[in-house]
Amino acid sequence: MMKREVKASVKDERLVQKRRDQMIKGAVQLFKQKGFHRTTTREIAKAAGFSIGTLYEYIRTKEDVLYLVCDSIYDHVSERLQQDLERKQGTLESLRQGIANFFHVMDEMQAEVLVMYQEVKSLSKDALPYVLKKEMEMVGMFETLLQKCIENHQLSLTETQIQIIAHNIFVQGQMWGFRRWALRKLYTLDEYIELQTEFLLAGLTKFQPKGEQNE
Amino acid sequence: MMKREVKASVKDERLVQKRRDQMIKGAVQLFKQKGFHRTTTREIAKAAGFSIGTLYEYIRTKEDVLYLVCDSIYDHVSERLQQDLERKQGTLESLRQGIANFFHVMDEMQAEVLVMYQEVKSLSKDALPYVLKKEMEMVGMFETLLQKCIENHQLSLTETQIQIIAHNIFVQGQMWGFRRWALRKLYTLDEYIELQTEFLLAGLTKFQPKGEQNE
Amino acid sequence: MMKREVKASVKDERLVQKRRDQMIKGAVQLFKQKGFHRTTTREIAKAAGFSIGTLYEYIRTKEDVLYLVCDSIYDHVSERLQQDLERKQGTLESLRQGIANFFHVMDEMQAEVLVMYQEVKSLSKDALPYVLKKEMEMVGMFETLLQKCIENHQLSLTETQIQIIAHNIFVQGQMWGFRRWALRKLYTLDEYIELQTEFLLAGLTKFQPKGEQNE
Amino acid sequence: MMKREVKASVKDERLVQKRRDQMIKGAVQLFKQKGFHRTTTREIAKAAGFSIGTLYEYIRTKEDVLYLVCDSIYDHVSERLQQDLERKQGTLESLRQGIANFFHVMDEMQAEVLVMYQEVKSLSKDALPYVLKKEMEMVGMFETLLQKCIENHQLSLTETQIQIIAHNIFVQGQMWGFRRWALRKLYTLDEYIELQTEFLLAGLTKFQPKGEQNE
DNA sequence: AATGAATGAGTATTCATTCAT
DNA sequence: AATGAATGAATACTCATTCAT
Repeated sequence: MMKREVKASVKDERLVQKRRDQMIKGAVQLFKQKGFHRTTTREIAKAAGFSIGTLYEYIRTKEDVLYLVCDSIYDHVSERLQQDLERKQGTLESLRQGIANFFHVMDEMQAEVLVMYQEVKSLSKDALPYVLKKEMEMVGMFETLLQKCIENHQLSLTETQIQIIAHNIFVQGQMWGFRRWALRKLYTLDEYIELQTEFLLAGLTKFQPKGEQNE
Repeated sequence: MMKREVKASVKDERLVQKRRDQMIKGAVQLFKQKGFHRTTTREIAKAAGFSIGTLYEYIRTKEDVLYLVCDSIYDHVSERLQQDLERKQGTLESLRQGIANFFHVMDEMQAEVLVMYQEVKSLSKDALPYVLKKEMEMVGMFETLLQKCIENHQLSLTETQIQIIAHNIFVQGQMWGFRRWALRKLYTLDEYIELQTEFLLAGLTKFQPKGEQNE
Repeated sequence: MMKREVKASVKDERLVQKRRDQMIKGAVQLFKQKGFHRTTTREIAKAAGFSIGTLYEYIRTKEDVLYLVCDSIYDHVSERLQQDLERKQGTLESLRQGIANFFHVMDEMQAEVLVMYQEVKSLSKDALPYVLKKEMEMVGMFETLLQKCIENHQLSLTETQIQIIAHNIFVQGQMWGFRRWALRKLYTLDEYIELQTEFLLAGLTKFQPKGEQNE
Repeated sequence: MMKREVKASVKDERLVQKRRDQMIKGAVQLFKQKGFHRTTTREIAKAAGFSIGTLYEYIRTKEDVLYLVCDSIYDHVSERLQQDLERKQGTLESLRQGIANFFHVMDEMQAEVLVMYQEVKSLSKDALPYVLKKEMEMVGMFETLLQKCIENHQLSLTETQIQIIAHNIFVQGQMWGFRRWALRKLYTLDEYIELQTEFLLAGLTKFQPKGEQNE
């Protein structure tokens, strides 16, 4: 997908990438602790390992940092999920794996994802669409996963059902990230994955019009 | 539940309540539009219909306003849900009704709920627990609803299953509020409720160890 | 003339006037020494005797201070000149007096006038017209003075001649303010006034179409 | 006149001159539009066609650019005026020509002259005298022109009168540049020249102690 | 000689909070 | 109880200047 351009004064593309990586890394840590608004640009520069002047050689406004952070988080998550899509597919087992994988990513990147969800609103009307589009793409990955199962006659679902289930998987993954504080008292991550997957598949197969559900 | 005390200089309790209601009403509108951080205390005072000096007669810090707003939103939602709990219960039909009702509330209060979720992090370590507790209470309502069904032999679930399902219902409700921008393109609210409930009940009844699922 | 409004947060008009007077007084001193651009808003606030926060209760931007300063200078000069217009008129003697008076004002307010001329360019497109209009008004005063002499048959000039002479008087007055560094080495203020007036009247009377010039 | 030295790191004198010419050309354009303070060194470098690093090989500080610009403007104007001095002289006609010529130069270089007058104050105490000296030289040219007329018995003036008239010519020329916004509404440049010259000569000849004025 | 990345002091402006009236 | 003027710490962003390559 075409990215929103964040203008840098520095020309050397490789350097821009390097400095921005430093910047994002530092910013995520800070945003986790204090949120976007309570983090100052000087803190970001310092955490990134360079001066405030240098920071502004690579961005135009503080909001650019937020956009860069959001963009990078999505890229990380997407990349991880993409791998699942490329493996053996169309089996309920691969669906289970995909879900489990996603939940694990959400657990690992909990802080980042939390940051993103609480700060996207601070993105300008300009940057927001790019971020939302990315999110749709991720939901799309689960739709594809389900589609493959249908093509492989493991499931039988309408288009509408596919969409809502993909959404649900996505949201339940985020839920672990968001509400870990509550859920952890009840389950470990693996128990949570087990339960959610089981419940999901229970519903899924129950959805099916006719008899031959597997298992 | 015992509320966290927000200190006021003014003694007249009735007046305090009245002024705070004005304050919350104004603040919610502003937070919806610009978020907590971009809203100034002067704007809040103005929207509430009094001066900045007066505002500070009823709160200690800006964050108090946020707490008051969050608290008030929960109260509204809770109140609405409470009504369902008091009606005829223990039937799957009443569960359906409870879910539908919750989703409708989430739709109506979408902006408020969104505000709350994006700003809770800004609450001090002091206020946060009170808000999270409220949230647990709301999940608890769905647990109760499910419990009633079990007692009434309409469902058969383990404690663990009850908890996760209550969480799921709660999160799916919020999901409509949060992700309405995406979901609306696919479904109306009623279609969404219908789909989610059907899917939920499908899974729910499939969960049941043995035969006699109703319907 | 209708003034350009400079918005203040403070309502009490009397207080606004008082604070702005303090502000202008301080700012003029600073602008004299270091110019508009090299003067910081904090310095202006300090020189005015209040805090930076208070400064911004009475203006919107730094440029507002410059506008206020320019406006105030014109008001001072205009007021002084206005007095001449109201005295006995229509004689060459009153014209001489008016010129002398203006040159004296320019000498006294040399610093202020210098400030104004070197900084007007920094005024936004918004404020500039108001300042230029004031200047035209001042030139207009000399036109009136000349007109009176004509009506009184002391002079005989075309409209075009009136205009250019009024301009010349005005500019020669400013010239003393601007170029005092050079002129002072040659003449005292009174000598300068004497010379310029004599030369002016020499030309003026020479302009006259017919014979009987005075002297 | 000995120029104030502006230190360059580069040794090749020819190159220094070339680069500085580029620099001045670019800077004048920028100063016209935005003034000295609002123009950045990067913009100057870019307008000159080289990098910020290179800029600083040819100057020490930003103020050096301003000095160079002022110096160059004076050189241009002086050069143009010098030509008049070398032609047939001592006649009132040549004086008229000299004035007209100067006014035309002021019209053509209006922007540059305006820049200079509004920014000289920004020159350090170090550079200012050099610029003021140049100005005195230009006034001196008119004194010479008048002197020639006296030697040629076309005029009869005291030293003091010569000085003030030279000043007046100079200032009236600048006046056209400075106040063109107002004067243009009343006269074309040629009308203005005609009027001012006529008026000047009227006064001039009136100054004369006794009879034999020409024309 | 030329480049342009790095620096950080400097600046206008905002805004939560206080307090005298 | 209500007001709103005063405060000043805090903060995003700029830009002249340096220096390693």
